Amino acid sequence: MPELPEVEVTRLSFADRIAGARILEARVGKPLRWPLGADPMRLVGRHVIAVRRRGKYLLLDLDHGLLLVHLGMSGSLSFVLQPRQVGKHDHFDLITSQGVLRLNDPRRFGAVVFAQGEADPVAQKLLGNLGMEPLGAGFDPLLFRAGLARRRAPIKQVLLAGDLVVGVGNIYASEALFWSGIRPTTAASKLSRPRGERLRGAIRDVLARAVERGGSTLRDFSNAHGEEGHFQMEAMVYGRTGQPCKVCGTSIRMIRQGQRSTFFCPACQKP
DNA sequence: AAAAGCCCCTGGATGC
DNA sequence: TGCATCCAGGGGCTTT
Repeated sequence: MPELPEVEVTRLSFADRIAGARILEARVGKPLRWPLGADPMRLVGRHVIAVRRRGKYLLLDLDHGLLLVHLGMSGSLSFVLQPRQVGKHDHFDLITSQGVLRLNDPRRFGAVVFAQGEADPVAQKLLGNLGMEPLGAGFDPLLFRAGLARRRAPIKQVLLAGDLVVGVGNIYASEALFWSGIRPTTAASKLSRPRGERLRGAIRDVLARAVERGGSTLRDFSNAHGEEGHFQMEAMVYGRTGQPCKVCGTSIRMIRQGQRSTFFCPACQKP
């Protein structure tokens, strides 16, 4: 579910309220993608200093150590003073002096992992190969161009791989390619310099806009207050198979790339 | 090195 | 409270 905008919206929705909280208890439910990697008892008494984001990971900085949280395909976090009964898909609770952070994740592709710090091999394994952050100053044109040049795979799949630029998932890859007029099947290495730059700009614009709109809620995403996102209403191609392109009226097409659906306008997006 | 497939898991929608 | 099939926001691992 969650791509960069949904993760960032989640972060913004509880970071200030959990900052400074003392951990009273950690509860682990059914197995997630990876084990916590520490006895939950060891977290008790530590404080949550801040919540950062790297790609689609949330990083909860503790005084001594950090928790890496990934939402997988179906995960969402809530942060409330008085949580409900533990539900069928509530698989992690961080009970703090300022509220309970709860991970609900039906498919359990998500994870909460403890690491000593970002340099800890446990963290490096997850974060070490991540590409550039698309929002902010680090999204370098030259590095982006160089990264495209060395990949012969279809541009859509290069974006999804996350080792060149992070945070672009299945929705926003299709959307960014629409806005830059690029066919998703085009080999990354074949993109001209101006088209690459247009794509870089479109990635930034689409992701930033999606954050403003609270992310996309397709089925079960909501931020830590339980509020849904609205960007899906603005999708130009994602999920619009057979519907007319909002720009030219041509029927939107869906294809499969690497076991994922890709949507594009055959008229607006050139090979 | 890079690319392509497979797989983890649950649930909702659709078709018969 | 029918049953089979397909699909879903991710990404690590294995094989070419």
